[in-house]
Amino acid sequence: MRTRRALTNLSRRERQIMDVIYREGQATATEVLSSIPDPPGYSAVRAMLRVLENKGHLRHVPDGNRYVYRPTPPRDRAGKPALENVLETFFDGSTEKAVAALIDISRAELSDEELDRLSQLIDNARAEGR
Amino acid sequence: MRTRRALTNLSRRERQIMDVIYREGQATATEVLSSIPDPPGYSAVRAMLRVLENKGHLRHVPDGNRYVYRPTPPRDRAGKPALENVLETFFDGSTEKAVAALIDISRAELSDEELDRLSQLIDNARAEGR
DNA sequence: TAGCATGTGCTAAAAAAATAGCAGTAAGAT
DNA sequence: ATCTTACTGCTATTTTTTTAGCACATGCTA
Repeated sequence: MRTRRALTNLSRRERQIMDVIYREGQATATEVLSSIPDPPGYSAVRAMLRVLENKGHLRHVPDGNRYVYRPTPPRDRAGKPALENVLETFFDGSTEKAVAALIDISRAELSDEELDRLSQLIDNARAEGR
Repeated sequence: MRTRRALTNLSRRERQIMDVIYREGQATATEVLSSIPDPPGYSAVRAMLRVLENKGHLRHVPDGNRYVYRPTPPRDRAGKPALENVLETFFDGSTEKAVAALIDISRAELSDEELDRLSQLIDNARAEGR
């Protein structure tokens, strides 16, 4: 059956909802509602959660009397393709450009420790590369 | 009067089209058509290009007898928010996690020179940080 | 000139997405 | 027991998206 390019195939609201759920890890209908910019009604959100579940993007677990939704493809599996897409679309597929932008985005908050760890990552890649 | 969260507010097709145009830098209707997965008809594409232009996301320039479309917010201005969104949504806002994923994605293609430049980027950030 | 290929603008229609609102269930408070 | 609150399931309707197709323009070729 389905599941083509999961990410690129979602409608606007569906994408917004998936984003919220990935961001939070999990969420109830009410939580989703309150995290959506320019939000629709409550039942609209519920309806779409159901749709997303039917399409296989979400699953829910009852928690007390409400449902808690989680993404079906776990965060790390979904994150890489998303990142890859941005990389290709906006950065020519250049890791260097993308890393530069990342550093630029978070420059202010980067501690020395974090910078050290970043250097470490690169050194590791170098080591493995040969 | 408009332009709220440009990126998050596009419909599915609109987003696909914007992606293509950012990826290529510019494109004609025909080019867009041929780069869209699971593509619609030609006139559908043209119609949407017109819509996107009305919304202010694109502009066109005549080239011979056809139109070449370019994004209104230039690539670098659009790329950062897109990256930021992925960062928040899938990587907890952690630069480190995101960089790790980036390296992982392109590990195979990373030359020694590129790795050097990456190290350089980080050293620069360190230098500026103090 | 006539015919064809390749464009565009526009409008009407089909299809998909988004939403509202009713009906029902469960639990706690009165 | 009844009321209230906080949910869910579902269907019908509205709105937006997506699409096809006609009409017109331009340039090239026979």
